[in-house]
Amino acid sequence: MSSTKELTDVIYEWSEIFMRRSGRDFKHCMDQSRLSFSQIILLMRLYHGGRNGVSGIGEQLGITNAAASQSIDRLVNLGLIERTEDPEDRRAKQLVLTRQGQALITKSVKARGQWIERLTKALTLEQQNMVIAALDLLTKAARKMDS
Amino acid sequence: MSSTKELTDVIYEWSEIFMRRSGRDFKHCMDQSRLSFSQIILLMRLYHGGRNGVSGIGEQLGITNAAASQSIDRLVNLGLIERTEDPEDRRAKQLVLTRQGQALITKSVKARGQWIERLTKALTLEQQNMVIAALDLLTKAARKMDS
DNA sequence: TTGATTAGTTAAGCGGACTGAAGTATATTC
DNA sequence: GAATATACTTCAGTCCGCTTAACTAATCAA
Repeated sequence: MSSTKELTDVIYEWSEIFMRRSGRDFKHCMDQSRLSFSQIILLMRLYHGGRNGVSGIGEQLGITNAAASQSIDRLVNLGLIERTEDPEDRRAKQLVLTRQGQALITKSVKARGQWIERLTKALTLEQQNMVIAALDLLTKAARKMDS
Repeated sequence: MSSTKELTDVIYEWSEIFMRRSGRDFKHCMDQSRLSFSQIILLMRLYHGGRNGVSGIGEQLGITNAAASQSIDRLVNLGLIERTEDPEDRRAKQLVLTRQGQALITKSVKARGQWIERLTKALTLEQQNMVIAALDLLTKAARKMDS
């Protein structure tokens, strides 16, 4: 089986569909929460527990400290982030999502999940099991690759 | 097999990983192209051949005609969109991606594809075939659902 | 303890993305 | 053919996100 060719094609088509869907999902999330793209990205970084200082965030997002500080300030005022002084180093701030901030991200993850779930449920049981197995494999591969 | 429970869990985890990846991809695309999120969304709409007039775009994006017109204007000046008069109705404009505009979108789709491809290539051949089959099923299901 | 470094904030200013309102040109309707 | 509707553009004004530069406060190193 010329598996390589097929693999590339199938993945390309899936990517195209998923890319489009991602765009819609993000847009929807932005409209609902009245947040900008970069604010959502910022929340997602915190959600996944990256470096949690102001400059750490800025660095990850490719913006200056000043920009990060201002953006964070808005999110704090919206009650989505908690900003406390780091007891170990009183210059630094510790940034954590509030319950509300976490809810916002999980909600959009769930919304996307529901879309895939709807797709999957349209399949036969056998096919469903294959999809589950495949996504599980991909998830594990992605985790391994990121770490 | 309590397939429903597993399905939801597996999909949720996959969504989380993919959501995060999507964010990064979009960010990367924005940084590279120096475009905003909404400009990329606009290009993607055209790429997938939705309604291609100014007000159609605005409606799909949930913004006013004025905003759509201005945004399109910038993209035309950047050489990413071609805006011509509709011969059928001279009030209307026909909007089409230029070669450069298309390239921009396909490039980001490909970038995402390469990520999945890398994930997949880390699997055994048997597993790869399963992933191909599963993504193919999902792609078809998504196409059916959208239409 | 003084000087340099690091973490973060604040201020001024720029451009992008949006809105509502007004304007132009074409189509439709009666 | 006059009134109305439609497709789009332009304008004035607002907010957001970014930048650089100047600042405060805490830490580190000699």
